[in-house]
Amino acid sequence: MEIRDLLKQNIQLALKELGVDLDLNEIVVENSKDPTHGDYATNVAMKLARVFGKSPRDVAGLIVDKISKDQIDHIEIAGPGFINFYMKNDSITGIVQRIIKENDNFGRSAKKNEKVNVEFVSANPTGDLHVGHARGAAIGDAISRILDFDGYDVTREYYINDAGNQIDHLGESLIERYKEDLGLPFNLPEDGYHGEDVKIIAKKIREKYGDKLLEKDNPLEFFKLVGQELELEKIREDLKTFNIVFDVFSSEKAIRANGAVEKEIEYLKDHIYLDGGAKVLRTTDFLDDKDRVIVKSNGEYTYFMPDIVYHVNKLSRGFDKLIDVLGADHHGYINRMKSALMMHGYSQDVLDIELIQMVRMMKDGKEFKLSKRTGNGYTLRELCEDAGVDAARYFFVMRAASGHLDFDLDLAVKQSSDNPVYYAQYAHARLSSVLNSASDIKIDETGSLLKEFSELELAKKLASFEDVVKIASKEKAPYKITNYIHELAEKVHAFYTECRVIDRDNIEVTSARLGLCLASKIVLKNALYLVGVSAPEKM
RNA sequence: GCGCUUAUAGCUCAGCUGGACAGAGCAUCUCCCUCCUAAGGAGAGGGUCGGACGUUCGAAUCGUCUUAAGCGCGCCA
Repeated sequence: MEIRDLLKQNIQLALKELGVDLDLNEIVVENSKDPTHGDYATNVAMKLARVFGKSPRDVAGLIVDKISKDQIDHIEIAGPGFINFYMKNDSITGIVQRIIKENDNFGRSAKKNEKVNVEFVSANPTGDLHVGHARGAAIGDAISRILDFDGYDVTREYYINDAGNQIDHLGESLIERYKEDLGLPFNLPEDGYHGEDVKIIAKKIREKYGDKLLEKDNPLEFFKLVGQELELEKIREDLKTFNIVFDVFSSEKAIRANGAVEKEIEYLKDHIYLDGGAKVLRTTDFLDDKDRVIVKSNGEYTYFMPDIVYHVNKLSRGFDKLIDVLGADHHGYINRMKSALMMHGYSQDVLDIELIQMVRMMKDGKEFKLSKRTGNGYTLRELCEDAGVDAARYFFVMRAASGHLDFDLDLAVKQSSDNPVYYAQYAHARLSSVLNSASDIKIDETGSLLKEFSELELAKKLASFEDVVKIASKEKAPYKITNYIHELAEKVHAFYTECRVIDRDNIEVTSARLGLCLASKIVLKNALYLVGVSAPEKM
């Protein structure tokens, strides 16, 4: 058990003796920021001052008298009524043994038997992924990894909008580019895709399927289908280089098949009214501030309609929870979709929409938007080439998703300490290097000889990993992990500088420190894994 | 006009759901390699937490008002 949980339990027991029942999660025990405040501290005495009708310091005194002092060296009452715990070294360094034993699984929670579907990226297969998609991809995948680590059963899903206008535009544009490639007169549609990438795809289609495609019965359908396949293949490849693999690709077309949309409309009929020939869903009965058209007066569906079907479809596949990672411009969409799901009797919490704010690409202190090569937007592929996958993924998740992100390309490329990715990876490489240099020395896994300040600080940081994972999971906040990685790397570097590990004249201390190195290396690696960043042995 | 989001050091951001002097990293300055990776460490300066009022023993954190910025408010997707 983690020390903080142990302290909480002890406090709970002490309070019980004093006649106060308090839930465990109401008891806050925090890592003291300041070493002069002990290792851990709690504010319960101040919280309960009124209940006891005494001053916070007096209440603290009562609690301290009753508390079990097993692993505690001594306790101080400080400031307005904080209780500061000074732990015995053993109770702090004992974590080393557990980490080494659990290894890759340290920090992982037991299976919860809850199925979560995380939908992200879901870009239309009409062009390359750009940096906006890339941030969504990095965050969506990191959330998936964190939830998985926290014991959820996670499915990563990509929704392909292959039935909408966008695909029509793609097909039309491809036909024109195909004509161009054949040397025929061509005329790009105004709302088509004018970029170079479409030209390339058209060329590919011609190479693969020949010059007679325009003579087909329905060339548009053919170009739509083949074009989309090729675009999707490209997207999949790009995501793979970005270290992201989806479990499921769902197609809008497939979901619309077999009258699923019509059935859904029938199901929702009590919530639908007609307005000038259009069918409108009364979402205002639930969370929305406005009713939404689902079938236009010309009989076509709005985007919203098949999307309802899609979300219901996801839930019908047995997921307990859906998470959508979407661009921040979708926030009007949240209450709309939740309302529709509530019409099915689901709780509004069954769907969790994580909004991702814009990314601004910065170079030389100035924003840039375009790719140098194609004249289109800057793509994920180029970003991977320019910044590297590790740096890109780290940068995308290191800020709260709800905030705008300035991606400093100069910094991401820089191989120095200013670059947070290298700072963390370097810590890992250093530990590896030490362990390699001392591979002949037996490692003491008990942690019992550790006593230096920087050793204890590092051990405490290691112990808090499990908690950090839980919080990051609960809040769907991968940036909590990168913050932790940075703090842990700091403690590692401080330990490395203060404590020489390998000392052949003192094998006992050496092997104890090697144990700490190994434990730190494991935790650093596990944490980096959660955000999809590699942990190099050498740099 | 209504709604959502954001506002913390010169810059980019944390702040553990109300606690002990507001923290990092860049940038600036000073020190530290006879020794496991100096891609590192130690230290200094820098803040009326956008503003005002309120709740509280206690507010960057909660509430109201206000200012500024971004986004959303289609029978678009």
